[in-house]
Parts: sequence; structure tokens; C-alpha cells
Amino acid sequence: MDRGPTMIDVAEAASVSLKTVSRYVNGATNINPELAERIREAVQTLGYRRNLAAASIRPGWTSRMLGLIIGDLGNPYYSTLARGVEREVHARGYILTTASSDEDATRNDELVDRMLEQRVDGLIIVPPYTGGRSWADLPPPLPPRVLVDRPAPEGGGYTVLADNAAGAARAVELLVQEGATRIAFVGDSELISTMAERRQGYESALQAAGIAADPALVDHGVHTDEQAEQAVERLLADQGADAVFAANNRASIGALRAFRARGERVPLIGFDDFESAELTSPATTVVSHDIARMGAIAAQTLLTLIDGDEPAALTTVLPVALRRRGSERAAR
Amino acid sequence: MDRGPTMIDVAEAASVSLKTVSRYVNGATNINPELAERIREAVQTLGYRRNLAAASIRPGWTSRMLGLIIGDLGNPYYSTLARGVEREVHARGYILTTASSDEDATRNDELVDRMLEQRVDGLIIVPPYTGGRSWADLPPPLPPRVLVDRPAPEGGGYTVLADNAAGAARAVELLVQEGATRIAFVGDSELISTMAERRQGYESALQAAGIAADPALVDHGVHTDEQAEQAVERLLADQGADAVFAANNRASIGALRAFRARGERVPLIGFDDFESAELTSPATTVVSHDIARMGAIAAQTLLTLIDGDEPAALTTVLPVALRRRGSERAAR
DNA sequence: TTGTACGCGTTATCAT
DNA sequence: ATGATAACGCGTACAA
Repeated sequence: MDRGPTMIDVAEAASVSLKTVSRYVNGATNINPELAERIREAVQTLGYRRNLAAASIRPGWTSRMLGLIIGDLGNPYYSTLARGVEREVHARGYILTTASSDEDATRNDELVDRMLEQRVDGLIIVPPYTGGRSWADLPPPLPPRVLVDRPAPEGGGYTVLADNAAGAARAVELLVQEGATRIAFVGDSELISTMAERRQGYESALQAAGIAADPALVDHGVHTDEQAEQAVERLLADQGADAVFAANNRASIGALRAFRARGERVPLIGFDDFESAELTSPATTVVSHDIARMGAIAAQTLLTLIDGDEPAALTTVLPVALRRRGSERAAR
Repeated sequence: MDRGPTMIDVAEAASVSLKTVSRYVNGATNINPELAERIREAVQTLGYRRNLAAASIRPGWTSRMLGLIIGDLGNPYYSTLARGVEREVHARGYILTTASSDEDATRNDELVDRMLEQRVDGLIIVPPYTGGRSWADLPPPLPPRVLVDRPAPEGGGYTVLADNAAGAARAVELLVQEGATRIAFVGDSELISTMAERRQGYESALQAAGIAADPALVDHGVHTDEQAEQAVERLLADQGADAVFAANNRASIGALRAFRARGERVPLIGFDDFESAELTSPATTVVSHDIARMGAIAAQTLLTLIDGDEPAALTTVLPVALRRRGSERAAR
């Protein structure tokens, strides 16, 4: 099998030593222009291509590869996050290997192992919901790591988060202000820290409004659009909910489906924006944050660590904004 | 800097030769159980981790890394595609380095170079709209490559596509059937082959229906939601369009926005499904194909090539389905 | 079955 | 400024 021309071939073709070629390829300045020209020519005619894998095994050298592990690349939320990371790291000459953990701790651990074996220079991870190995249990040496969207189950580490509790509280506050008293909470498992925080924001806003929280109005078992639709249908029919706080975009979409199927809607506010929130009737009000920016900040934090510098903060909490579009009001 | 324990360290700790450790790590069977146990122990206590980068430079060994270059990871269309690819290659033990070209040929070429230098075992590429370097101009050795979603500008190579012309024709056919005679075409640049094909399907369906194509009803200058909104507004107001064929999901969303702003809609069919097509009123009819499957097939084709086998087809064309939801009918 | 010695493509040391 | 040579971590002839 042809492995392509190497530096040695280039050196021979240019009648120059190996080291000089290495210098040339790495952009060293102190090279005789005449030799440089010979090398350039040899590189051109031979079609020489650097072997970064070989270079990276040298002491002091790195792969200039970063790893990103998220829940599901197919989910627009995560792909937007990935895009934010990508922009930042590409600008610095890194390439990104991306992988989906499917929120499975074992899968996540396997991916981490694989990327460590591949000798990535750093890792950005959205920790899976629960379980899995603690970072501290891994044998050194370990590259820098930054957590995004959720803190690590075991805590600790550089982390970039959204202000989930405040966002949820803000949403519930507005629903109360619009006259709702029985506000349903529809979301994913409480084991996910973002969900726990949103739930907490929901509770505290109710408390602040002097409304007793009714556990029957809360559904934490929603993983898909379909489950969300059923949950909302049930909460409307059986629990007399007079407003819905949808704790993620799947829940929002499920709620909208339930409204449509029922031919009747109640005030709704969702967490996280979604592509066509403005196209629904009425347009859907959401609390949301800049996901791409969250990714970019995580990337910046990681690159700072790789440079050996100290990031500004151990935990960065991003603000959440209310995008008021109409769905928070009662029908008609 | 600590580079971590190597095979040599493990061999010493287990009082065994380097080669035996190598055998153990690579899962060879013919190993003295006693030595294997000693090695296992040493690996454990030392926290040994394989260095895949070092292994990959050996002759006959590969990086077990694949490269994926798409237009924009942030676009749900491409992230779904990426997810499809990911599923397939992970199952085979490969990791995926993903990158966005932003449809820029130069950027695309840079990314290709970078991945070749990183010695990926194969490449899956959504070719940028136009220009750039021909694959044939690259010096060998080159890993296998598969094109997805669009053929290479220079033609050739293994390619996986959707049946764009048929899909577009199907959509226009239905709009005609519903009574439309002045159907607007709203899409991105004709330089993109998918767009050219959809345009062609649009034309041929009109012709088949005996309707003269009016170039004034065609807008190929739409790259964003906003531009699509403006284009549709203009086509409705100035050109008397009585239906809209939106040639991609950005165009669909722009059309829906325009309808909303105008307070008046006309029959609409879009190309490519989008997250909340079912939530609009009426629900949006689209022609679409299984994007994740397209990615999976591209991945399978690539893996077949990597195995040294011959893929079943040089070009695979995936069927497009009509999802009828209501928006193809006239208002009220 | 196990070990020795070498090569993979690159960069760094050190002498020239 | 340039070149000979030694690593880097690993897998494989080939010998034992």
C-alpha cells in the first residue's frame, strides 16, 4: 500500500537534509531562500502531505484535535451548540471530533476513552443525565475538560450553564400575571439537572405569587414529543390546568400538538426557542438563551485551559431572556 | 510534561516483554494466562492508555477516524444527515470529525487538506455550491470519498442523492391539481445542483400541465428566512402568484412568515420537512426524503470502500415522498 | 509462546 | 544556516 511521500523523499528530491525540510514545513524563517525554493518544488512535484498523526507523537506536540460529546447531534439544540463550539475552535486551527452519547452514561464513557486514546487536546462534554464514571477516577494524564449545559453528576470542573431557575421563574411569573392559577409543568426527568432547576424556578415563582404548588400538575416523564402531547392532554382534561409551562422544546411542541388535537388552547410558555415558534398561532412565547454562544464560551474556556492560562470563571452562567410572542395570554 | 505510561512501562511492571503487552492490548489469544493476568494488573495500576495516534503511523494501520464536511452543522438538515452518518460509523468503531464549510469552496478545500493530513480513513462530503479544487487534482494517496446530497462540481465519485426533480414535480403537480396556475418558485441559487434539479422538476410539471412557465415567478436569490419572506411577499404582491413552491425549508419558513405578515395565504408546498410543519395552520405539506438514511447510506458506501469492496452503486438516488397536510389547498 | 530489533514519519538536540 | 542522529509509542519479522 502506498503511504505517500515522506519528508525523507522530499529531502532527497531537493538534495537537502531531513531537518531542513522539517523546518520549511513548519514555517521556520532561517532557511536559505535557494534551498527553500528547491524544497517547495520537491513538495509540489512529489505531492508531499504532512502526517499530523506522526508529528503528534513527538513530546511537546499535540494532536490539535478537540472532542465534543453531546446528547444527540440530531437535536437542533445540540447541533446549534456544536456549531458554536466549532466556530471558535476552527478559528484556532483545531478540528473537532463530535459524537452523540444518547444520554447514555456507558456510551459517554466509551466515547471519552476513545477520544483520550486518540489523544485529543481537550474535551467539551454535555454530561449524560445520570451515572457513569467520575472524571477523577480516570488515570492521568488527562487533557482539559469543560462541561456544557449541565454540571457533571459528581460536580466540579469548568462548567458553562444557562440560568435555568431564573428563566423558569420568569415564565411562570408571567403566566400568573396573565391570570393563571393552575400552571402545569411538563418536562423531562428530574434527574437531569436542568430540569430540576427549571422545576425549582417554577416552584419558587408559584410560592412568590402565593399559589400553592400542586404536585398533580407536574409531569417529569416526558422524553418525546408524543409523550408531551399525551401529558398535556391529560393535565388539561383531568387536572384542570389553566396554563402550561413546557420545560423544553419537545414539551412545547407536544403542548402545541395537544392544543391542536383538542381544538382548544390555554396560555403557554416554553423553555428553549424552536425553529418555528413564531409561526404558530398565536406565536409561542419562550424563555431562551443563546445556545451557540454557550458553545462558544465553552470552547473559549477550553482553549484558555489548553494554553495553560486560567479561565475567568469556574462556572459561567448565561442569562435567559423572555421572548414574548402572544401565547402567554388566554385564548381570544 | 507527563505523557502517561507507555507499553514499555507496562512491560516492565509486569516483567514481560513489550511484544507480549502489545499482543494483550490488541486482544491476541495466544497468551499465557498468568502473564496476561500480570499485564492486566499492570495496566490497571499504571493507568495505561493506548496511544492510537502512535499506532496509526505503523504500516498497515489506520486512524479509524472518518471526516465529514457539510455546509452548516447548525442547519437541522445537515445535523440530521450528520447523525445518520454518525450512527453507522460508530457501530463500526470509527470516530467522526465533523466540520462546516459554510458552502465556501476555499474553506472546504482547507478542511479536506486538514483531514488528509490528519490521515482520516475516509471522507464524506457535501460539496460546496461551486468552485474549489477537483479531487483529481489532489496528490495521491487519497482515502475513499463519498459525496452526499449533491454531486461534485467536477462530477464523478460515489454519490448519494435525493430525487430532487421528481419531488419538485410531484409538489407542483399537486398545486396545479388544486387549481393553481401561477405557481411561484422560491429557492436558493441555481448553482446548487439540488436547486437546479428542483427547478427543473418545477418546469417539467408545469409543462406537463400545459402551463407556460413565467420566469418572473421564479426567485433563486433566497439564502435566508428573511430573504425568503421578502421574496414571497413580492411575488404575491407584484406577480400575482396564486401558489408557492418553496424549494427548501428556509424558503418554506419564509413563505409562512410572509403569509402571516400579509394576513393572507395561498397554497404552499415545501421541499424538505421541518420540525413544526405539523403545527402551522394549516399544517404544511412538504415533499421530503429521509435525510438520516441518506447519511447512513453514504456511510455504508464509504465503509464498503474502506473494506476494499465494491459498493453496489456509483450513484444512489433516494426516493422523495409527499407528505400531504393541508397547506396545498386554497384558503378556507 | 515469548523476546529482540527494527521501522513508521516526524521533531529536537547538538554539533558543524 | 544546516545536517546527522536520537527519540516518540507502537506493531511485526524473525529468531529463540
